[in-house]
Amino acid sequence: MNFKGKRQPVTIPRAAKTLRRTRIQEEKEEQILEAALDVFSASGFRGSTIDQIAEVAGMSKPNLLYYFRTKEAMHRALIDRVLYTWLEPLRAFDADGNPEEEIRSYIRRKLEMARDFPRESRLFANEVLQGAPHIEDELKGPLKELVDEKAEVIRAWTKSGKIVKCDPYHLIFSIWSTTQHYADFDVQVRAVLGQEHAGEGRFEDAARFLEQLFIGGLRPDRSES
Amino acid sequence: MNFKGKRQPVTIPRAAKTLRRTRIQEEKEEQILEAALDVFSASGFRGSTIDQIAEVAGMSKPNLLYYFRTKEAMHRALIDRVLYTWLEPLRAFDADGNPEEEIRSYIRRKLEMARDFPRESRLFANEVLQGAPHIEDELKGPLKELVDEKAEVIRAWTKSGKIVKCDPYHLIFSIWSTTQHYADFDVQVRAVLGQEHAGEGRFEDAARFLEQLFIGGLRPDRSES
DNA sequence: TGTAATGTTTACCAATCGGTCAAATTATCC
DNA sequence: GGATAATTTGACCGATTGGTAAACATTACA
Repeated sequence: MNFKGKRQPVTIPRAAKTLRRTRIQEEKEEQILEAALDVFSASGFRGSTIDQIAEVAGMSKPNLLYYFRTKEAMHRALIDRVLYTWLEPLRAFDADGNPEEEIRSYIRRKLEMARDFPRESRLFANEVLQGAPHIEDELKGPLKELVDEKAEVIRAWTKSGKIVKCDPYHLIFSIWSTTQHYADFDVQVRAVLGQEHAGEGRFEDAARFLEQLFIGGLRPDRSES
Repeated sequence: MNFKGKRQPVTIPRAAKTLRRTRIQEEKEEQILEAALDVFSASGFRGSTIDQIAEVAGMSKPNLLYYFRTKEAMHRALIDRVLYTWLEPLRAFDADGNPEEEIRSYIRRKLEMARDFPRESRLFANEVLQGAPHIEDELKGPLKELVDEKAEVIRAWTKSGKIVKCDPYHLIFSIWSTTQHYADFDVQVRAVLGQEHAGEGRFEDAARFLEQLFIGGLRPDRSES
């Protein structure tokens, strides 16, 4: 009989994928991560408390800590789950497609994500804004590699004259920032637009403006065409 | 003799402008706000502690609380001090100027601020990102009024055909987001650009790209000119 | 149906939080 | 130089923080 220490939480098996997880584990972890997304995205890591998350999740704090042993573990699980989805639009960027259409649909997809998944956007915004202490590796690794790859695609387009000659990295940054702005700075956008534009129509207006801006701004030079 | 309560902190007279402040008050409050900017901009309001600020400021916590009676008071003083400066570039937007040149210099000024005052940018970004609980009034009041005014200027430009017909509010949002991105998401920008572009040259590259994007994107339609 | 594993809860811990207090120190002004 | 006001500090407070211990309840499975 081994009485050393307390019973191990079930999240330990998570690492060893072969051990199967119970139905309750699936449900509760889902519940917790959903609540954690709510809280972390609204207050950042340091500003969030386990008690808040527990309350939103509708369970006791020790129960929550049974599934995720630390606050960091919860945050990490959340980041891991969300990061892949979040980069999906950029991954869909197609080298063989029509540049104008690719950029247009990338903008549209990013705007849809800002509208439909603002919490995910704010989760990353909070993290990056505060120095990305927990996702530095992801930024310098997978993210950079993906961007490098797509930047090469854009560079090829500029060289063949399909779009105007420009820095592909800053082009990507500008699409990120303009679209995510509508999730991350939502309250400011609402405040400035006022009640008369409070509806979801602002996303349509934003899409129209941004497509105009980027398509117009990237169209090959008149002098060369 | 009046022994009721402790002696009042000197920051009380701050409200009544007629009572003059001592040299020490000026210096210490400056020191504190400088430290507070460091800490608040890096961790947001909830994520920051008075102890952190006191340590950065190089004084004891009670001493700090002698000048600002609460954490909120410090944050408020900081917001008040920074907000005016922060909106200066937009205020400089001139209705009588040349549209192309006005937009170009607005972008440049905003980029310079992102480069030279990133903490101020992050202070607001943190605040807005977390729902703007402390600056809601400023957003709905002074900010909205200023933007409304400048949006009217831009609208006049679109109507007279000096720039392409577009939504002036979303134009302003897009300039804000693209420029502030280089302050707020600095670590991400650095991570993606990699060490080879780690120098301050990225601001020059960004300026070049953004001017190209906005000037190109806003140039009046070929079909109409 | 019994029992072992899994899941949940109450009570608690040390550390840190924002903030106070009174005493000690320093600056100011007559 | 002495009185007075302004400044600074160490000790402390109750509340909240992340996290633990162990008893208790439930579930899964033989």
